[in-house]
Amino acid sequence: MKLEQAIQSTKFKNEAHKAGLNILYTAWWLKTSFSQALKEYGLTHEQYNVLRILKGKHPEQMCVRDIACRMIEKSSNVPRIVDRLEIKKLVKRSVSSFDKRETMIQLTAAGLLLLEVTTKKADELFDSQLCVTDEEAKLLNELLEKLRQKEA
Amino acid sequence: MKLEQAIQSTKFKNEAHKAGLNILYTAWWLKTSFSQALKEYGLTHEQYNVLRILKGKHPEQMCVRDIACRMIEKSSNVPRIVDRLEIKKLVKRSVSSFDKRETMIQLTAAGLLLLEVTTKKADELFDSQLCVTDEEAKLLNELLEKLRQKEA
DNA sequence: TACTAATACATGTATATACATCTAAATTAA
DNA sequence: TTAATTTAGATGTATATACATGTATTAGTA
Repeated sequence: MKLEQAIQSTKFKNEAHKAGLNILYTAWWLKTSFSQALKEYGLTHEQYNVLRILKGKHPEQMCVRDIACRMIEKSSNVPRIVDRLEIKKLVKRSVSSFDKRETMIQLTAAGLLLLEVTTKKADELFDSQLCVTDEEAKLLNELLEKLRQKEA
Repeated sequence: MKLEQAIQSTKFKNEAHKAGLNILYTAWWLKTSFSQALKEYGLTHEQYNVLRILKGKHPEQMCVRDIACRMIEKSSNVPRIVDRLEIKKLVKRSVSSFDKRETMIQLTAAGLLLLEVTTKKADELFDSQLCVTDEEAKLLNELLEKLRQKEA
């Protein structure tokens, strides 16, 4: 669907402005389809993201700060997301022995299992929903990184 | 900044998968800089979006449903955003005379004035932050719309 | 006309975002 | 070694997201 239809708007200040809105709209669409797919497993996409990050170090633990700096949305409140995962017994918390200020998080067996199932679903979704060739995706990545070049 | 640095992750399933994450990250970055710029005016980017939509019809009124279908994030709870704008006297509500179920929303003079100031700021931000040429932006728009072609 | 269904939007709930504040622990400086 | 600063993360608040439910009004049907 064209952006014009999606947000019922036809005039944009310029192409770059339109691209900004197009990125925001595409991100919303992606997040929505993704959340939809995770719903039957009782996970939100942020919870899934945290589980994925933990998997990267599994069976080692990670502290909250290390998880936070790997999140897509940097302003995510990781302690609170971990609260919800802990209630569902998908992760466990423990105090770091190196630095008692740090809380170490680790996937449980249940968390690892759920992650494997949902990762399969998530990957299938991405493969089937994102209609771009490998070259197009590469180009898209380059354009997005160029667009962000003034990033603080 | 490369996506790899931004989310401290180097291996992606494929280029399309990476593009998905890149879009999500870029959208977060955009939203954040945008919200930052609006902050000194006490507006959130959703509130700004509603004001902009209302401007499109001003001085006519719009019903909640018409605003909702123009929102970038379709799951936005428009009545609640309008609540906050109404408290700040930036819009006013009235019951439609055609259909008493409909709530009509209209910009106030204060809302229109604030919108003019913030629009200038927002446009400057987009122009200065989005580092793409007109051709690149056009290409980006085409790629995003191709990527979304399986949209429901 | 009365009954049913659909529509518009308000409202409730759980989670998340964005950001400020608080507490404990570690680091640095006096 | 104490005092001041920084850091980690828990917690509080306002707003938003995502979705379910409630209420009034309109439209459609028997």
